[in-house]
Amino acid sequence: MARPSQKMNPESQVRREKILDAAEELFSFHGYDGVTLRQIARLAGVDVALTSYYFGPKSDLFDAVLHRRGAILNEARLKALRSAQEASAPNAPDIEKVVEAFLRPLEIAQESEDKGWRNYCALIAYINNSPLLGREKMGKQFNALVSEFIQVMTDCFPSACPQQIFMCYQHLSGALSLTFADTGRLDDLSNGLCHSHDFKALYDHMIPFMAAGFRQMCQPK
Amino acid sequence: MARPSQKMNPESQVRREKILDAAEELFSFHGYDGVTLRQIARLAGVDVALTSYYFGPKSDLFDAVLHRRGAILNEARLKALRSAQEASAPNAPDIEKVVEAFLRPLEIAQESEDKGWRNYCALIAYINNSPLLGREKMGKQFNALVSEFIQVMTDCFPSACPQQIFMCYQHLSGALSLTFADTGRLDDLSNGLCHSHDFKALYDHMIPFMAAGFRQMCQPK
DNA sequence: CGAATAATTCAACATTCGTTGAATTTCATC
DNA sequence: GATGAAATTCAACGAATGTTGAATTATTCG
Repeated sequence: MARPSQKMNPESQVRREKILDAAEELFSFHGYDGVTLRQIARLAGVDVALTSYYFGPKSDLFDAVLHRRGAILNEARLKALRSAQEASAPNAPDIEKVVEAFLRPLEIAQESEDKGWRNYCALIAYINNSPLLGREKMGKQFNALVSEFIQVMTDCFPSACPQQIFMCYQHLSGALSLTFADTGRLDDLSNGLCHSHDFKALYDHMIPFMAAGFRQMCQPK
Repeated sequence: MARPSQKMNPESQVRREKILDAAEELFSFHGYDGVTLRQIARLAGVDVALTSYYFGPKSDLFDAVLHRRGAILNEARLKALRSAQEASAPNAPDIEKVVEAFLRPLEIAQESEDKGWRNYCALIAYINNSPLLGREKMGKQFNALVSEFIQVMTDCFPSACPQQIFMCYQHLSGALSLTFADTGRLDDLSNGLCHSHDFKALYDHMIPFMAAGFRQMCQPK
């Protein structure tokens, strides 16, 4: 019933990660309620009881999945933001550079060889669009980072009214989520011309697309 | 076990709709697996067995929820598209008008007094971002309509390469989904300055925002 | 009214769920 | 090699799941 987190048998540490990987994959496809602890344990190759032993109740396992990569991403994205700021100091950076700092670390994650990143991102898409989970889980994990970005975006458009910035960000966040989800729907609609797993193409497209939207709504005419 | 659809007792017809309303509301909040038939029956005020009697298995009830309002929306949006085309004939309409025809019927639905429309839209957001359901369910319900829109968008930018149009549409679809979801997260990020249930403000913002994105990516410089 | 059909209720089914306490094995340290 | 703690397995719990067949009530129609 204990829940060790440090000083673990290295083989146990591996098992812990396998449980997180399995949970991440299954949750991202079927949502929280669509997955059973027994499915997770089977995919991870461990006994069911081990999931409770390491992570406690199912809800805590879910949160552990979110936190594992969320912390890493927040650090990378904040670093990218600071770099963009420094590159243009003392002026505010171009909005393209800010959007790029916001998005590019995510592209890198999704293009990574570790397929877990793609599952994690799909899970974020599911949560961000959930009326039940979106507000709380996204807030806890990303509010600090997002507020930093919105502050810099505000610096880019000193005369814009704040509501414009917030709504622009909302649209950016929504488009990003659908890229995260990677449902294959883009493949169908385009008859195979585009692919929802071609992350590089989608991010390359999203950055100038979103920057133009920001300018349209926040730039004095 | 029969599943009547016409020639029903009018009171039974009411009960049928109540089941659909309850299912719509609960599915939109908790997803497909997060809802039990017993919860739906309780909220609808009917016996559990009635859900199976009218709709068959749970998965068919889910599909019935999707189809009920989907058919209505498709008709309204196609009509709006044709109006935009006629208003500018023989030229292609402005991209703003096309985006507006795509979105405005949804705003009307979400602002409707029938709260069921908001639940339905939130359900669509959930499905659109689901790696499991997005491709099939969204395709079956909306592919015909979306293809019409993309055709007209292509007419707006005769020299654009098709991939640009498809990716622009994908971003529009993603942003729209997050507006559908109405999670309240926008309220938090903006410290109460904006509200995710202020649909009019969000659609008014989204239309020029997206139009600018389309122009940026599809318009010859 | 009476017979046939539709609508609804009731009870139960086999499964599966998350969780836990006890039993067992593994491992590090003396 | 014995001792104690950590790690893992096993078995089982009560509760809840979707679905169905039989029983009951309501409605329609001759």
